[in-house]
Amino acid sequence: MVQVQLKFKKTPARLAISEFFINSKTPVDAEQVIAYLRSKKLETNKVTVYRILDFLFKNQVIDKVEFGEGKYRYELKKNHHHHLVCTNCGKIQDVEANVVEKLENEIQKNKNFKVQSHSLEFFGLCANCQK
Amino acid sequence: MVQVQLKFKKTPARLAISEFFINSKTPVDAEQVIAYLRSKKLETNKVTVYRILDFLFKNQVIDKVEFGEGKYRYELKKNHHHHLVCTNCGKIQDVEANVVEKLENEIQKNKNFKVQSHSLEFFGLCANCQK
DNA sequence: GTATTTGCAAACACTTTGCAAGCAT
DNA sequence: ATGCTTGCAAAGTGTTTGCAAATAC
Repeated sequence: MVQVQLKFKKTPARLAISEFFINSKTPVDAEQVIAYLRSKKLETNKVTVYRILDFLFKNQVIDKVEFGEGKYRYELKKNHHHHLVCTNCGKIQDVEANVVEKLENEIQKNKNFKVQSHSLEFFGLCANCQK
Repeated sequence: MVQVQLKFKKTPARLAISEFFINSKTPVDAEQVIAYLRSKKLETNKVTVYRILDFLFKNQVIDKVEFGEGKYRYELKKNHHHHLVCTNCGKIQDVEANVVEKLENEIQKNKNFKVQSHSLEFFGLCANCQK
C-alpha cells in the first residue's frame, strides 16, 4: 500500500497560519494573516506569508478566491460552497448550491468542456445593510 | 419627459476601444486593448486606457470579470452569461445558465441577502485540450 | 471658450524572485 | 548533516493619482 504523505516542516509561522484558517469563518487576505501573526507576537515577513499561502494552496489545504477587489483571499478548503459578499460592509457569508454541480454535467455534455472547478459568488446587501 | 443622455466626447481612443469591444468575442485585458490601439496606429497611454475602461464600466457599457489571473478582463455588457475558461490553453467560451437566477430568489428568502449581481465561471479543459 | 480628456511621471497595492542565512528533522 | 524554510532587498505586475497641456464640442 502506497501512502502519500504530505511532509512539511512544522514551523511556527505555518502552524499559526493553519490555526488561523481553522478559526476563520470567512476568506482572509494576506494582510489579515500577517496581522494575526503579529498579534501572536510572530513577526513574520510578508514574503514568507505569501510562500506559506502558496504552499497551502498547492497542497490543497486552502482555496484561493477573488471578489473583484484586486487581490486574493484564502480560506480552508472545505465542502464546496459559495459566498454572499455584501457590497456595502464587505461581510461574507457562505451558501451551499449544488445546483451548479448539475450544471457542470450539462456543460460537459453540450459543450464538450471538461469542468475541473468553478467559482460562484453573489454580490449584494446583507441583512444589516438593507435597513 | 426627462431624457437621461449619456454625454461623452467621442475621442479616437474611446471610439476605437468601443469598436474593439464590439468585435471581441471573449473578455480582454487592458494590455490587449492597448495592443489593439497600437495596431490601429493609435499610441494611447496606458493610463488613458484604464480611464476609458473605468468610464465604460461606470457607464454600464462593459462588464469587469476575473478569472483568478490577478488582473481584470473586460467585455461588452450583454445578456447575462458565464464563462468556460480552459485551464490549459486559456480559451474562453460563453454559457447561459439561468439556473443561477432561481438560486438568487432562494438566497433572498432564506438568507435575507439582497442579491445585486453574481459571478459564475467554470474552469476546465476545452474540447481541444482534452485530446 | 470651457469643461472634459489626455499624457507624463510618479506612486500605489499586491505578489513574486534570487540568494544567502537559519532552522526542522 | 542537509534539505527545506526564512528574511531581506529588489523587482514585477496591474492599476491609480495629480497636474498641466491638449482637445471635443
